[in-house]
Amino acid sequence: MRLTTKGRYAVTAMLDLALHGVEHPVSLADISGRQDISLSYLEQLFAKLRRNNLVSSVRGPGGGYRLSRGGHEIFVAQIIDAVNETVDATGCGGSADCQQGEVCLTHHLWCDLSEQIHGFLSKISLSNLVERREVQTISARQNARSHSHQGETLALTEL
Amino acid sequence: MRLTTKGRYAVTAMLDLALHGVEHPVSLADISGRQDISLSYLEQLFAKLRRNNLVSSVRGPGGGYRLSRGGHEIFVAQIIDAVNETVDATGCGGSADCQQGEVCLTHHLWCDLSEQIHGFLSKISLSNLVERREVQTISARQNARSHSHQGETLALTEL
DNA sequence: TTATAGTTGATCAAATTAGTCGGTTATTGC
DNA sequence: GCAATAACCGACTAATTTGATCAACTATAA
Repeated sequence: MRLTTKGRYAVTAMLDLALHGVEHPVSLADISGRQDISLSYLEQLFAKLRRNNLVSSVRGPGGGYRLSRGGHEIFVAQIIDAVNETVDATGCGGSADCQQGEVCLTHHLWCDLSEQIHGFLSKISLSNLVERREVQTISARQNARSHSHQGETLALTEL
Repeated sequence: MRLTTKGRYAVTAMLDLALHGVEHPVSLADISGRQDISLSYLEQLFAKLRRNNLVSSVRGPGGGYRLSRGGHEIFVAQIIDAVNETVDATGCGGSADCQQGEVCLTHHLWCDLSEQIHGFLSKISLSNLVERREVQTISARQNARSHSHQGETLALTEL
């Protein structure tokens, strides 16, 4: 079981897409600016998201990424699976040969836990997240921030 | 959120204690033999388990470790917390300053997930595990194996 | 007094994570 | 056609974590 910045970044970036990519594709540079994730790192993550058919890309100026289907059809578990390979909590990857070809003492416990986590994250879609009030609030804050950043050069020349 | 061999080893070792340490303390060498965990590594893990008051130790010959309290009062979540520092799924460790002092877009999602995992593992005690049929079966297999390896010095003291 | 077994600390190889860099391809608008 | 844009790709790196080893020490039972 791995849940690190990698998976968190991926979900955050996908949520950013769901919030801003309704009409036109969103560039990784935009996501990078809003979510404070390194552009090069985003490229790596989106390569995997693309291979897993979660996003589609548009090249050239004005291009970027968009969700490959509606936000209500994309679930957090799928995003984490895409970048993390697995959300499995067992050591044997479910193959039940943890101790010299046989199951170890705690194998079933980790199976149950994996099922629990996966069940939880499989029920949460991007649309579910978008609808949440906190997400709306934070997103509004981020938009304000990125706008004020763009105007920063202007503000300086005014002084 | 980290759940790796470390946490799994710790829970497995504690379950071994619950199974074998009812009457007399169990040495790490015994656990190492039964569960295929390196002795030196077990020492590290048990140092943490001891600091967290999950086990008590008895030095000298015939010594070893025993559970610090009944198996029904020790929960899987406590064991993993003890060796892994945290079962938290957020990047900020719950302090809600993930993005330049403010909460990031997915903060609440990771909070919910943490709660979910912790809730699940907090309800499972060592006694719960001991009672499970698969655990009984696997334990019996392990005893058979270690007896055939070591002879029957243990069998006499157990009678 | 000797063997046992916990205790501590230093160290280490391998793996993984997070991130960088440089270059390439495709596409758009001028 | 050409320049700007932005996806795409692969190699590479630094830092961290994991899993493990080793050596030295202390307490204790027989």
